[in-house]
Amino acid sequence: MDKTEILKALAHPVRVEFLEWMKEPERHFCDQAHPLEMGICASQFEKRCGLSQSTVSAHLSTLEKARLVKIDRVGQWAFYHRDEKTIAAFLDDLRSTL
Amino acid sequence: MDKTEILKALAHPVRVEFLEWMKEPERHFCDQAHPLEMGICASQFEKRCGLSQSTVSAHLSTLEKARLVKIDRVGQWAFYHRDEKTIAAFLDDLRSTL
DNA sequence: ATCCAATATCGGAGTTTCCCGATATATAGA
DNA sequence: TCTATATATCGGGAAACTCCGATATTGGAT
Repeated sequence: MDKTEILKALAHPVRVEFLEWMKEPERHFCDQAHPLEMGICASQFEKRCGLSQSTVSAHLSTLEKARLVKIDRVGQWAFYHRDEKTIAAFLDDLRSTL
Repeated sequence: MDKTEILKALAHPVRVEFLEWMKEPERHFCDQAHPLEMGICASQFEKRCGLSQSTVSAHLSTLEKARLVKIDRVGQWAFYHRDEKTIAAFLDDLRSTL
């Protein structure tokens, strides 16, 4: 759990927004073809944030490197979901050290 | 309380370190000439982080713009201390939204 | 094999951040 | 007034970040 890397990952509002969207998938991604239990497809974020496909892919990659999300690759899709363990550990650490 | 601005301010380890140091002044700034209750002099950070005076001043300014610290100017000195209200509000917000 | 769809990666332009030394400002003291 | 100290601000170079379109890769379908 690299606190600095996580804080840098959170230093862009789009990435924070992605994490918040993933907290309530049924609310933000109700039109996804695949079941939400599998995670959220990369293209779903693209549709909602107005950024290009490559930019969205880079943001998701940043979140993954910080271990804030996990990826399940199924076929040609990448399903993203929050890594609640890292997020909780980070929040606990921040609360106690900051 | 601008969450994005705060997260950007926290996205540099030196600034996080400054905040953590200020949490325990008697531990980290025991050699300060002025009473610690007044806050921490800018030069105290300079001594401990190995960065130049202007760089330290800029980091402290970033923390202040994000309202994570407050400044008391007395004579030629600037005494910094944590703004616990903003910090607590930020942590609460982060815990509930992230 | 070929085509299409989803995602990742590359290359580059523009912006922001980070750091420094130099200079400005403001106060204190002789 | 002159000097020393503390901090802020300026200017610029280097590095990192952000974004895009183009291209590569991967897997599914025909």
